Order: sequence, then structure tokens, then C-alpha cells
Amino acid sequence: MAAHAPRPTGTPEDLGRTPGLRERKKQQTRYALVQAAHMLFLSQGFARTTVDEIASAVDVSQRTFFRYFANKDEVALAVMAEAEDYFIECLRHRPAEESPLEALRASIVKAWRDLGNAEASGPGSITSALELMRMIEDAPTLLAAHLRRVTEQERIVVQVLAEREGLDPREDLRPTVLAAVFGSVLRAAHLSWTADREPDGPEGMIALIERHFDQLGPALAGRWRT
Amino acid sequence: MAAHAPRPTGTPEDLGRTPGLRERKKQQTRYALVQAAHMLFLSQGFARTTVDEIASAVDVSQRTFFRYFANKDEVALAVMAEAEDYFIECLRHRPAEESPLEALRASIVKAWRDLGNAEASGPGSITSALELMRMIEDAPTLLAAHLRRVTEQERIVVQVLAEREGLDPREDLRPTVLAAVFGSVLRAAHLSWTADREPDGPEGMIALIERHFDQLGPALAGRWRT
DNA sequence: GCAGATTATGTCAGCTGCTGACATTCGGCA
DNA sequence: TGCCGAATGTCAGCAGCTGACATAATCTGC
Repeated sequence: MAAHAPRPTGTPEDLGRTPGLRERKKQQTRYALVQAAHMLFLSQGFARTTVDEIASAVDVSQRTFFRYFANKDEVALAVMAEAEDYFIECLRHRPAEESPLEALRASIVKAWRDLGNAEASGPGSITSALELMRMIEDAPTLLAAHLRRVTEQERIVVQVLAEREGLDPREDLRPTVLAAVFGSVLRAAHLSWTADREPDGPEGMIALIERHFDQLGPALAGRWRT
Repeated sequence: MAAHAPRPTGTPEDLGRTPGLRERKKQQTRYALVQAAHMLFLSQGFARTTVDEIASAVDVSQRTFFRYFANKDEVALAVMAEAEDYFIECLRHRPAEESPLEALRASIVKAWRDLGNAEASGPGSITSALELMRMIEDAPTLLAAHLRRVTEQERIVVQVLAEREGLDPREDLRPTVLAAVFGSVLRAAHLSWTADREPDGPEGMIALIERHFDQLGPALAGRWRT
């Protein structure tokens, strides 16, 4: 279970491996950059942290920073990106008997839960991912970048769903529509979470997600008033 | 009907009115900036157009540009912003008997149709709004900004839905969830439209939107395979 | 272990988006 | 006409980001 948890590229565990010194060093600096950026962001805010600060905190030139990350947003979203990749992994391994919607719902729940168990603190941990989410929500450009990432992820979900059900997404709109709906419900849950600072921790988030999914049917139903 | 169509702030028609010379001039420059920006963007692309170019095309200092628009994205999205506001207007005037989902669906269709009829060409016209959408899709930062705008719009939709049905969105998740779903389906339709350069013109877009909405039920249904 | 090919990094110079501060000009109004 | 406030221009400057080139580190085959 936790064995399936994502291995964030560049965590110390990867170092014992084969990939050669050069590769190891790269992952080290990448990891260090994410970590430094993360700490700076949380302590002084995203906007008030300059790329120069991050770079010099890791003792690296600004130019090098931009060789690892296309822009300042990217380093902030790196942690979440890994979680998203893991979610896709989960989705790919869902049993074929499940309905598409069930598979999606089960996948995020599993993803959050596994990440919650990995719980190795430091960047990459859930708690920091959750902190990140709060940060994203009140840094306009960051939010924008995040939303863009999410829509890219949605494309992948469309692909996976289409393969899973053996159909062509250009003929059948269901994968596209379902992926979109799924994404939007998730985002709504995330928003709720950051707004009312609800029961915290991964389990709190999972509960919120479930509650939102439960409202999918009722929300689409005909009249609301009793 | 077309009487309800939005009056883009700053169109020439507004000029004959009372508001005083100062105000008129402001709206003129604003309009001129949008127009110039729009033409430049479409001819050379968003990224390759500098704010200086836009400003000097209207014979105005760069600083002044930034007093009208908070950033380069905003001037590009100005046209769409007006369309979105008009959609909200439509939603507010929907009969109370309609189900929430019906009201939303009817509102975009009406909005697109009215805008299609207004058809005054130039920035603010549908055709240019449609061109804009293509542009947005392949300018990363623009897309990001647009998505952020959309989510803000969603908040308003939540509010309107909640008022309409007389409930508190913090207790009842249905408005939030429905607004999210609605937004995502719309966005999926937009994406389809830019991807396959489908039947063009507003009517083509409306048809696409309808097709996507029709798949909402099927997409959420249990198993897909027949 | 040693050349030579690769590849990461540093340095520098420069553009562009965006902002604050202050001066100037222009429209509104008595 | 003359004063007040709003809109604009000018200037200086920061921060994000990029291309070009030089340097230093790793990797490869011998």
C-alpha cells in the first residue's frame, strides 16, 4: 500500500541507486531547490520571495534555477505535480468492473490516503502539500498556473478513461465530459477546504471530497426546492 | 432580445451621452487600447506583442496602459469578460420554474445567441471573441489568467444559484457543485471547439455546447460498455 | 587512468512586465 | 477666469526570464 506511494523525484532514497553521479547530483539540487523554495514561500509568502533568494539558498546561480524550473510557479507546484501523477497511476490500476465515475472517485481517495500514510514530512509530505494548497489559493499567478496544470492533467484522465473503456474520445464525448466534471468537483472540494479551514489533515480532505461527490446527483437533479 | 445585449464599456455608441468629456475620453482610450491590442495579438501573437507596442499604437504612455489594465492578460480577456457578465445577467432573469441546471444551460445558449445577433464586428463582436478563444488556448499565461477569471465567475454563479433557490451555499453544497460542473462542461465544449476547428460561428459553438451537455447524464451513468 | 566528447553550471548582458513617485497637463465647476 | 482634482507623462528601478558564451564537472572508450 504505502509501497505504492510515489517516490518524489530527487528524494534521498533515490541516491543509493545506479543512475550515476551526475544524475544523482541533479536530483539533489532539484530536491534542494524545491525544499528551499517551499520553506521560503511558507515563511514570507510567494510574491515576496525572489528567485534569487531561492537560488542562493541552495548556493546555485539564478540561471541554474531556471534550467530546473521553467518559472517560479513551477517550483511551487512541483510537490502537487507528483501527487497528481500518483493519482493517474492509481486510476490506471483500478479494476475494470468499476464504473468510470467510481474508478475516479476511488482513485483520489486512495491517492490521498497513501500520501497521508507516507507522511515523511518535509516537502513532498501531505501536510506540506496541504499548506501549499492554501498558498496557491491566494497567490493569483500561482493559482492561474495551477489551474492550467490541472487542465493538462484532465487531458490525461480523458485518455486513460478512453483506453479503459475502449473508445475514441473524439467520437464519444463521455470521457471528456466525465473528466471535466470530476476535475471540477475536486476543485470545489479543494476550495471548500481552503475557505472554511475544515478538519485538517488528509482524512479531513478525503471526507470533504466524499461529501462533494455525494452532492453530484442532487445538484444535477431537476428541482431543488422540496 | 438584442436590446439586452451587453454594451461593451467604451464602444462609440456610449459617446453621444451625458457623462462629460473626461469620462468619454477615458472610455475612448480604453476602447482604443482593447482594439489595438486585439489586432496586434491576432497578427503577431500574444507573447510577441509588447505592452509598449500597444501603448504607442494608441499614442499613450506605457504607464497609462497599466492604469487601464492591471496586466497584459487583462486587455486580452476584456472582451470575454463582458460576455461573461452578460451571461450572469441572463441567468439572473431566468424564470424560477426552471431547474437550476436548465436555467444555466438556457442562459449560455441565450448569451451566445444574443451576442451573435449583436454582431457589430470589431472587438466586442462574437467573431473576435471566438478568435480570442483560439488565441487563449495556445498562450500559456493567457490561458492561466483566463482560467482564473472563470473560477471567479463561478463564485458569482454559486451566489446567484443560492439566492435563486433560497439557500445558504455554506450549508448546502449543491450550488457549488452545480456551478463547478457547469463550468467544466462549458470549458470542455470550448476546448473541443478550438481543437477540431468545428463548424464555426456562434451557432456552431452553441451546437457543441448542447452536445456536451447532452452527455452529462451518460457520462455519469454507471457502466459505459453496452 | 587518460584523452575527448557530453553535460551541467556560471557569468553577463539584455528584454519585458510591472510599480512607485513626482511633475504636468487637462477637464469640471464655481 | 481661476482653482481643484483627475488623467497622463516621465523617470527610475525591481523582478522574472532568456540567449550566448565560457568554464568546470562527469562520462565514455581506450
